Amino acid sequence: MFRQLAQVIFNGVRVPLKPVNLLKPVNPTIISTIHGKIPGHIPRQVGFLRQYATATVKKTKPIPKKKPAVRSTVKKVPAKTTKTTKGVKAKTTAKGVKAKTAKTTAKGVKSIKGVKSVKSKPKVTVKDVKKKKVIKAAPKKKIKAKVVAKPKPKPKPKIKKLEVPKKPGSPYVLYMISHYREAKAKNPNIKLGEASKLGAEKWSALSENEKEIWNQRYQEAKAKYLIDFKKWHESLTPEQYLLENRRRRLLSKKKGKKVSLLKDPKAPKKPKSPYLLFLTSIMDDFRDLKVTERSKEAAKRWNELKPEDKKPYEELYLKDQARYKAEAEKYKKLYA
DNA sequence: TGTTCTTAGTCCAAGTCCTC
DNA sequence: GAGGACTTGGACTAAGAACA
Repeated sequence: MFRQLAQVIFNGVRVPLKPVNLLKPVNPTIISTIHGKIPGHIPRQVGFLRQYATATVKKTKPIPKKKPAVRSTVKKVPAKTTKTTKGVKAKTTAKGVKAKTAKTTAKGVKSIKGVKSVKSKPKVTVKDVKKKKVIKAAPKKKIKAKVVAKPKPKPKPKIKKLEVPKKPGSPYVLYMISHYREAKAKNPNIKLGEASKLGAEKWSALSENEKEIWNQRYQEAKAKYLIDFKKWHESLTPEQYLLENRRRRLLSKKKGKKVSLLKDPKAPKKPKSPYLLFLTSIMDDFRDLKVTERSKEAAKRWNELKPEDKKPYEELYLKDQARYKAEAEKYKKLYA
């Protein structure tokens, strides 16, 4: 980012920009909270991502561990391929539970069948045969159910994180980067914390005109970022938005914290509901009220409306909905 | 993890519709 | 069915950079 910024500056490209009041008063509570909370937020995020990554890996490991009940048969079956052992396991356990003699052969299905045929030879009465059938049939069913319940190897598609263009740092951040490099050139042993303190002192000592230079640099970097960001959005397909948002939702769940979704600027704007249309129309009446009070009052008014009074908003909504459907169709066709 | 300040994003509060 | 989008603006908070 700094290189990009440096390029913009050294190429002498200047964009006419609005002056910004840098001496705007800042809420002291914000400063106090920021001072205490900013350090380490980036590492924390990185740390989380690491945890997330390891968590996904861990999930794949326990699957083979969930087979303790068939240990003996597994050991006996040549463990060259897992697929074949699984198949054999199912059959050996199904028939091998009762016929413990099958253990001696330990070759799998064929050997167990042989055991079965040997057992059938000494049959004398029909009753005995029936009893045996009944006894044999019961465990078969149970084991079959177990086999069905066994975890199937689920493909775990890993959603790649989209590389989002990085936002430029604030004028202060740009100044600090420059200051840090200068300080490092003068004193290679200087620590970041020390350089930051010195930089902050120097920053506060800067005149308004000097700060304005940094502000202009920021505006230039920001302008470039906005162009890059727009190009980046234009290069994305709806599927990429879908995948990225899936990944972000997953991240939200893991993190237990809301992660904003990626919005497609090319996608058609969703229709406003009748209530939202009403809310927009009456907002001017509540300019003096607080946001929360305004919402409550608007909801109260909406609920007090008669069905015939709600009709105009509902009609507007239907029109907007038709617009949305038409635009959505066009949008889909564009990427079909 | 340490330091700094600014900017941009999120939250609140309501009800309804839409998407996943 | 859960949760996001939509509206509003003030209050609050996270992210942005440097790197050992």
